[in-house]
Amino acid sequence: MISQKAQYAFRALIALARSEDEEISLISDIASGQNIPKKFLEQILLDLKRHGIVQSRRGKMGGYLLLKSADEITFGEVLRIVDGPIAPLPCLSKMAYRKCDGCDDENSCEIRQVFARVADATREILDKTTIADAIASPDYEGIPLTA
Amino acid sequence: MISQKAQYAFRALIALARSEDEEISLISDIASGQNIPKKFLEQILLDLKRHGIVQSRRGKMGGYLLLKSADEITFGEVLRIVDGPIAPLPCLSKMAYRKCDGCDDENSCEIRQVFARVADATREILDKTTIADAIASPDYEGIPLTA
DNA sequence: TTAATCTCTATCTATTTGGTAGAGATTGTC
DNA sequence: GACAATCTCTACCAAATAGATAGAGATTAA
Repeated sequence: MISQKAQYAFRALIALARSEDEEISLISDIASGQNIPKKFLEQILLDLKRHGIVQSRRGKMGGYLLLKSADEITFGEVLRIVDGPIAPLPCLSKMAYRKCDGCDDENSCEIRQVFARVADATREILDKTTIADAIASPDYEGIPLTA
Repeated sequence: MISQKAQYAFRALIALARSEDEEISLISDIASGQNIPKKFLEQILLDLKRHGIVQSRRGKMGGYLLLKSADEITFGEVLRIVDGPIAPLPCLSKMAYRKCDGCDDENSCEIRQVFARVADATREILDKTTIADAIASPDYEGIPLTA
C-alpha cells in the first residue's frame, strides 16, 4: 500500500496541474478542495519543493505552482520522495540498496528473483506515467477493477 | 517493501519444498538453517498451517511438511496471508476492498487508474509464480538487477 | 504596518513491525 | 506411566512508522 501521505501528494499535484494556466494555488485551497489536513499538506508541498517538483511564492499573494511541467513529473519520482524506495526488497532498491538481513548470495536468492520481476514491472509503469498522463486518461469504462 | 515476516515465510516454504521427499522438518532446523528467530517462525508456520499451506505433526518426531505441493503455492497467496492485501490502494484490493478516504468517485480517480495498472502487473507475477517455479529458476546471470 | 502566506521544527498518538516469554497439548519411546 | 521432544496458543513488549497537530518565524503585497 502507498501511504496516505503519498495519496495526498498525488492529489495536490494533480490539482496544481489542473490550475496551471490560471492562478497560483494556496495551500489552504488545495487542502480544502482535496480534503487534506492543511498542516500536513504544508509539509508535503515543502518536501516536493525541496525536491524540485513544485515552486512557491511567500507572503501575501503567495502560493504554489508546479516547477516542472506536468508531463515531466512521474508517479515514480513523487512516490520515492514521499514514501521512499519503491522496490519490494531492500536488495532491489535503486535509490537505497541494502543487503537483505541474513542473505549471503543475492544471485541465488529465489525470493529476490521473483520480486525483481515485480520491481521491474512496477517501475516500468510508475517511472513512465506522468501527472499529465493521469489527467489526460479517460474515465475507466471496462470491467470493474475491483472484481 | 514486503515485511521481514513475509521474507521468513518464503524462506521457510522454500526450505520445506527442498526437503520434501526427505524427512519432516523441525521448526528449529528451519529456523537455524534460514537464520530466522525460532519463536517468530513458529507463529508464521502456524499461520500458514491455518491457511492450508503447510501441515504439521506434534509430539516427538513431529515437525512440518508442505500440505499443498510446491507448484500449487503461489507467492501472491502467501504474501496475502502474511502481509495482507497486495494492492497499492485500498480501493484496488480484491481481498479487502475499502473506499479510499475522501474519494467520492473511483471511476474518475486518476491515482486509482495509474495504480490499477501496477496492481494488475504485480498480481500477474505473484499469482502465477509458485514456490516450485522459484526453486526451479536458474541463478541470474545477466545485467545486475540493482544497476 | 499589517495581514496573508509560506517555512521550519518540535511534538504527539495510534498502529504496525518484529520480536520474546511461557504455559499447554500431543506424541513416541523406554 | 514417565519423560522428553515437539508443535500450539495467548499474552506481552520495544522500536519504528504513519498521520497528523502546534506554534513561532520569515517574507511579501498593499
